[in-house]
Amino acid sequence: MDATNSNRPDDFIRDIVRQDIKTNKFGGRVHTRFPPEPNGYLHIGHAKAIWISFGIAEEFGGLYNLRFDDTDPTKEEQKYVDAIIQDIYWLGWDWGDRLYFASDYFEQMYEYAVQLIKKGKAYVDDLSADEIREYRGTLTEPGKPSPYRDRPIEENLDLFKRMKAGEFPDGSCVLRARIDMASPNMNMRDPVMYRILHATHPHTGAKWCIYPMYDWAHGLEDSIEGITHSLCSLEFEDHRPLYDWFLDELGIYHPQQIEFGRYSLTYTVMSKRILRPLVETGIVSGWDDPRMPTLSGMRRRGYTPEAIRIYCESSGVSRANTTIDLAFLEHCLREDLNSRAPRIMGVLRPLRLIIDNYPENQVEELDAVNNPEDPGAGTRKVPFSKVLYIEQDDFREVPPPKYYRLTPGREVRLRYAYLVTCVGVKKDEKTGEIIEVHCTYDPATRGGDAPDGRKVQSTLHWVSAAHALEAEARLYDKLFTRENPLDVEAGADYKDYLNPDSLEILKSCRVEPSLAKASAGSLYQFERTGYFCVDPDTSPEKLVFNRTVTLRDTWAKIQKQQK
RNA sequence: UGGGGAGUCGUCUAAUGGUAGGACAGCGGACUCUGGAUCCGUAAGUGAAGGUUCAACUCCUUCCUCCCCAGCCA
Repeated sequence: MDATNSNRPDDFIRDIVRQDIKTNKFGGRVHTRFPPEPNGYLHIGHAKAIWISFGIAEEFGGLYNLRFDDTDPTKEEQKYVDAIIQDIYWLGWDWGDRLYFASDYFEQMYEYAVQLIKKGKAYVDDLSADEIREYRGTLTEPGKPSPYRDRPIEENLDLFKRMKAGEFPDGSCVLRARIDMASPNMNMRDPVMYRILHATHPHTGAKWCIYPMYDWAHGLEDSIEGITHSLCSLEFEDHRPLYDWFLDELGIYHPQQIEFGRYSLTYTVMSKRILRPLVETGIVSGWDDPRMPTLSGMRRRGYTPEAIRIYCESSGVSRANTTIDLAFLEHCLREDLNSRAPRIMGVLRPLRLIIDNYPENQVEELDAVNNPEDPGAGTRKVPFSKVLYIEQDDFREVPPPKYYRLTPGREVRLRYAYLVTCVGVKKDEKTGEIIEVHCTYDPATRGGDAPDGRKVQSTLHWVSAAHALEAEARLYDKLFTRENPLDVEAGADYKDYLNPDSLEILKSCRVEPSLAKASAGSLYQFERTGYFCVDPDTSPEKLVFNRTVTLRDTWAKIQKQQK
């Protein structure tokens, strides 16, 4: 069976869920969650994780929650909450009224912690952070118990209450689970449950000064919300015994944690550690720079939610950490854009073409197809006249092998217009640069077909000089030159692998007049060159386009081979 | 050198003891008013060695490689 392109994805998680439904494990329910920490922007890796959790719930007729895992006020901000909501909503998910905040459960978590203390399963530790680290041991040596580990329960209760009351400064003490300092799993060596942080929290303000750690909080959040399958990435596998331990000790509802492999993409990095300096040093224009792997960047670039969904569905789920080829993402993008993007003609690097035998002041309105993949998209009129612009690349005075565009003496088609034959060029006397191409046209070929049935080798796009709109095009390429920018050679830095050509700005493009009212976010295929979308920087005076992705370019491939 | 994971064409992913298949990328071709799209063809893989079996990607043993864990981050 072809699982890759199937409309019904299948993977080990879906197998488990299917089995759980069959055995009535959670009363037949499926309820998942996506738990972002609001400390940064979402990227394409998150989109995949969201697709896994939300998609599975959706497929099995279950529910999914959006929950902010906001347990560290020193890193979290409201602006991230807002941006994350916007991004996930843009992706097309609708969590209904199930928007939750872990911080709304702090009171309940506190009560649970008290229960654990009363069971003798948690204690307040006065050791400093450094001391705790020393006492924890190493990967090969067991840890040793803190001198405060056997504090009487009453004392722990009192101390914990006073921690909450704000009697102690940051870092003075913590609440720890009392498990096993000799466990080969470092996570089980009396993990910290609460630390003191006198900080303002974006959601709870100054209400709390003790904040729960991830391991303590996460299972409780899942339990409180009645999550059935708590899906997360592989690095949390070591934490599952702890997840289970807390829930079992408390004797409360126990969701099942399942881990999947992490996803990365070639030629990009997802890590904030790398991305942040790019933003801060101005190497990119912001978190929404169209070269960024952030969802806001991809949105500005012209990626569609549908393309991202195709990518998620088609790239599979497994327990292996994988690196997906950027070309595959782009393939999914083109697949979506090809079917939906209206075609227009736009010339990126204009070269004047003059039709010597065309009447001086004549203008014809020619019919052009809006989208050959979608007959319902109809046609439009495009003005044609004596002076046109064509692409510089579409003319060669001396053609290289296999070049079959315009060259002296050759006849080509101007798309939807006429067959024209090159009869000469005009060069700048000083530089020798070609500044004009002269052609003659065959009036009998109006619309682009010759009555005698003769064929031409190529069809060029064009715009009428007098009617064209000026536009700026921002051409994007991969941000890094290496498949894995983090795989740095000795003495090198990921910054050495930044692609110097990741952005090229063309300021004097010419596009057909039908684009006059194009609004920000609109997507087009510039025939023969690529998919473009209107950037928010666009204005009535100047259209600004982002190149989303090029068309597959066989000629570029041939040229590459010839070198 | 403690613990936990993962190894199938270059990449992603199927085959759950019975012909190692698909997708992307590559290569070649057909078609075309986008060198687009579409279609066809082609090369390429089970980390290694043993063992069990009529039969092993699948089960067993040993080994190798890669990833994660020593935050009062998530």
